Amino acid sequence: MDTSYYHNFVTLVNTGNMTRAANRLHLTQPALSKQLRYLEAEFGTPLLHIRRGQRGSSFQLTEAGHIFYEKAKQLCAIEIAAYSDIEGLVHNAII
Amino acid sequence: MDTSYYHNFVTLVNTGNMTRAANRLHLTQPALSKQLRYLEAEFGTPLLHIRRGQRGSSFQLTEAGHIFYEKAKQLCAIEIAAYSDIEGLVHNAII
DNA sequence: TAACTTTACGAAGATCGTAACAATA
DNA sequence: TATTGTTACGATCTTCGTAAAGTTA
Repeated sequence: MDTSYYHNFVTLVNTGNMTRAANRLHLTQPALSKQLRYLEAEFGTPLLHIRRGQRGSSFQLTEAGHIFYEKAKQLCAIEIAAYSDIEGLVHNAII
Repeated sequence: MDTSYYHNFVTLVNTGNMTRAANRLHLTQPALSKQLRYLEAEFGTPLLHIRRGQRGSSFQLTEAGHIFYEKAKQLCAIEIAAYSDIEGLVHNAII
């Protein structure tokens, strides 16, 4: 599992719309949609209930989706901390 | 970055030897070696100092390596929790 | 029917394993 | 020189984007 999938899911939930999320992530909708379907297959359960219509679309997090969303945020935070902590170390060493 | 890279780095450090770690992970040494080099390139600094010789090899974690090791363990723990929490949810729903 | 998601499929890129090479106590 | 790690390179697999089809208020 690529960590970008966690990050992209968080962005998707925060954005509330797959098309706009894909634009923000510099991805196409099909790519992001496939990532979501991959996650749901990997975890064995739906994460979102998506409703489409003429006036736009919306979705609700399933119970599993809520859990995954929280875990994904934690995982992304740790990865970001890894980068920044190590970068801070390297930077200080140079000075 | 695939989360398996974090997991494999943790196993590498815990094993203390690239060949044995690769065997445990059902990977070849070259594949694991490339993963380490990828991580070092990605984070911009060496993570291990490896010493080779006739009687085997050993390595020391660099300072950045120590930080990465701790973060990698945390990240893996969160991913494992995501799987188990969601699986527990699905399992309970079935009952 | 408008707005959006999903599926199909070909192409580009990533990553593995095998084999050969390099390094060091 | 024995025991590792590293490079080179071809093959396989993955995942993206484009285009077409499907879905629903």
